[in-house]
Amino acid sequence: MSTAPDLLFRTLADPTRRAIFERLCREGEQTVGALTALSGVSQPAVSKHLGALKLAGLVRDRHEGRQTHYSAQPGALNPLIDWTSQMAGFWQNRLDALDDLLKRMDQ
Amino acid sequence: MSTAPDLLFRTLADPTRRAIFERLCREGEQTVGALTALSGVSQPAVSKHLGALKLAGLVRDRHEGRQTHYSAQPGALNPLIDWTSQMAGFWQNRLDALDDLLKRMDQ
DNA sequence: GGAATCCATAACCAGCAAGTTATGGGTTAA
DNA sequence: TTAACCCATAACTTGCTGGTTATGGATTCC
Repeated sequence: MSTAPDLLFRTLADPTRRAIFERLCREGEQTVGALTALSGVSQPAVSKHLGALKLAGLVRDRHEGRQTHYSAQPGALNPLIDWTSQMAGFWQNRLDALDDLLKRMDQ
Repeated sequence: MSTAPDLLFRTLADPTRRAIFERLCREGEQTVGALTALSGVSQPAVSKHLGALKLAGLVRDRHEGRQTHYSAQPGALNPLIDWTSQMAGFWQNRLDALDDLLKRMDQ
């Protein structure tokens, strides 16, 4: 089945990487330099994280001169939403089944 | 800030661990033995995963004689839902702001 | 009581992933 | 053209984590 959530979970599991993504969501497009400034890690580390985010489809990059602008791609979160609601759905189904059972026993 | 999503993402990032959780969501309560049977890894590995899931609040355990039954605790997914909709919200806000800007420019 | 079963923990191993420094390519500025 | 800047990649180190086997405690069955 869908291996999509796997990449998303793995990519978002790292705190510094998720922080970068959150920042892009909050504040919109940012250059690598700007992201590095507040990330607490070195510039190559940030570049690697951005590469991972891009691989997961979570960000887009746009080259402009010698700087690269990154922006969040929130549609990529959809598989996460799907997965979560699916889990919640299974839960609900079993609740419903239990409910049915109880009703039948009640008769 | 909420460190809740962090533990959730980290815990759900591992495929076998997430598979165990999915199975508990789908099929309800299961013993360690039953989970081990289809997990593809050893019983101690499953126990460790269940420990991690429990630590994250994703499962509950119930002891009955010599076996332990585990069940999903889907409410624990709420921080994940919150985080996701927050990200989507930021995105939407920036879209709205852009929309406003365009409208003002249009006048 | 003794054997078998279920599970958790301990101890250990190997691989990966996130960090670092070093470097280089491309771009702007002097 | 040279210098400075921005970013990406390479090479390397290290710590964590997911896996294993070994073991033991608790429980059930004979």
